[in-house]
Amino acid sequence: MALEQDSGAGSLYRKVAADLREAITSGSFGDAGRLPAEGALAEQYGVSRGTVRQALALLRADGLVTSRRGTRRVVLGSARVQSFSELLSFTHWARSMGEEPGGRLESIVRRPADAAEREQLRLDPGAEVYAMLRLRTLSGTPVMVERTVYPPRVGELVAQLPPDAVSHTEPLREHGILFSDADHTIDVVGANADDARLLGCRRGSPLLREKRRTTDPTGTPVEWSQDRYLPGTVAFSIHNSLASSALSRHARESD
Amino acid sequence: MALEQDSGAGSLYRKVAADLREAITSGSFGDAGRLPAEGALAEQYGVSRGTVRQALALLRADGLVTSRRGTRRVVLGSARVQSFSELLSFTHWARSMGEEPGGRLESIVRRPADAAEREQLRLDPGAEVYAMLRLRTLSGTPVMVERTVYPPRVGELVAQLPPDAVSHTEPLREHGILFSDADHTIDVVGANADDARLLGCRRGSPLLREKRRTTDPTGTPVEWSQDRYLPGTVAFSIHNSLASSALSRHARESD
DNA sequence: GCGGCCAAGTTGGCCAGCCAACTTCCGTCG
DNA sequence: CGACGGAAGTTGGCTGGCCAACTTGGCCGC
Repeated sequence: MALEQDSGAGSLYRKVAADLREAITSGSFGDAGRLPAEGALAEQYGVSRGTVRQALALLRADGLVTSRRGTRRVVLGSARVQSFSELLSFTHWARSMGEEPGGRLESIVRRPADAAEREQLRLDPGAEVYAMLRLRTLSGTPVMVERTVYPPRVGELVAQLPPDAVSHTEPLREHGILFSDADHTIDVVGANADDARLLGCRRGSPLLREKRRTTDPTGTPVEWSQDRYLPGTVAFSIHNSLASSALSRHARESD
Repeated sequence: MALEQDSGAGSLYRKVAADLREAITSGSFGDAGRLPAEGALAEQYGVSRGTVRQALALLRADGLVTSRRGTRRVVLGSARVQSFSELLSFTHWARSMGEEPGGRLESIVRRPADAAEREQLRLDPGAEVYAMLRLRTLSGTPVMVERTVYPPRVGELVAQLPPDAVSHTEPLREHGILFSDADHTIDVVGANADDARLLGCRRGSPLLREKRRTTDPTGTPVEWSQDRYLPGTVAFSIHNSLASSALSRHARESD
């Protein structure tokens, strides 16, 4: 079995993981859902067993395979999204569903940060931030109101983007703003006047809210965002195990 | 530096991780939040660098430390809950907040499984299930309606529990029912008549819904549950990174 | 003083091997 | 025919080592 040269992201174990993920979702391993032994995989791929185990740990975290000492690993689910990038990027998520993402910038202003924003973004007193308000659409219909606060370093770049730019995370990545970690909080909140106007719902009607703080690899916050979704447009999905967890966002299924 | 003999869960790297987690949250490493080098930690604990790296991977997944090639690891946050057990067990979660969990069993019946239940629990046509309806309280006030469907093997055990049993997961664990993986879906739903009656809200008022399917280490489903929370009582919190993710549930903060 | 270059330090990644714990299966014995 | 026991297979865990990629800071030259 040969490795695709473009699969994975450089490191060997990621390539092996990507290849196994592909093999699993395409329905190989018809052997009652049993994976080959780690040693066998190592030989097939021409790598050490440790590398195979690194790859399998990724699949394990995504809930694709089980792992129990003494038995071969068992294939569980089959399809799970690339959780991290899809979770952060509305654009990426929408496209993976075959929907056409859109965005309408309502406003972006530079202003002094309030106490909560300073704490979230770890800014010094007196620091300023860029505050953005944006309506996001799927194939033309409004589904979400996004309120994002950026530290100046990032906000300056965002403010220079064209108002009709669909994706913000992609140009930011090209400017060296890397997203590495995110903390999310999900709850319900009533629509305020702005939400109601933009989303076309009544004031006070329930919205699914996701609050998110994202940091770069050094732990420096790069954005603090509050997204409010119309009910029925989105659901958040999490797989977690004794080992680790993976979060994803997907279209709400029909109950 | 010596390892606590009771910290961790058997394996060496878990002990190291537990010890480091303790050291981080207690505020050691005052050195501008810099962790010692992996090699130094390996020497301190008397283990190999690979074991230290396994331990640090756990902390990395929880968002406690960064990791960037070329630089020492940086301490990020300080406190994050033990996500898996707290997420699954209402009882465990409530107690960790200092609240007194309660449960009132409304009904538990054995009946034929419908198509959706058979698929979720991977049961054969004609199989039966145990369907449970339970109201859960925090310090006496109703906060959540729990609807759980068990396969017969598990349901028989649940049905024998006393109606006022606070925790179900703990006695199940003692009977050899192990929880290893869970898939969660979070969205908003309107209260139906039962929800409204039990929670004391109006019909149609929004509830935060968590659907959950839990499996044991072999991948066999052991429960399928639908929990509906009153708004404002709970929020779901997730940390995810390029490597992996950790989900937790917590009391909703004051906006 | 400033800029560039180089070396040391650090993490990412990979390998080969070893043993323990556990599961499964088969053959044997009662 | 069933129960028991042991061997083989498999994953969990740990070691020690090696090199590459990257960051940082200091030294040197200009």
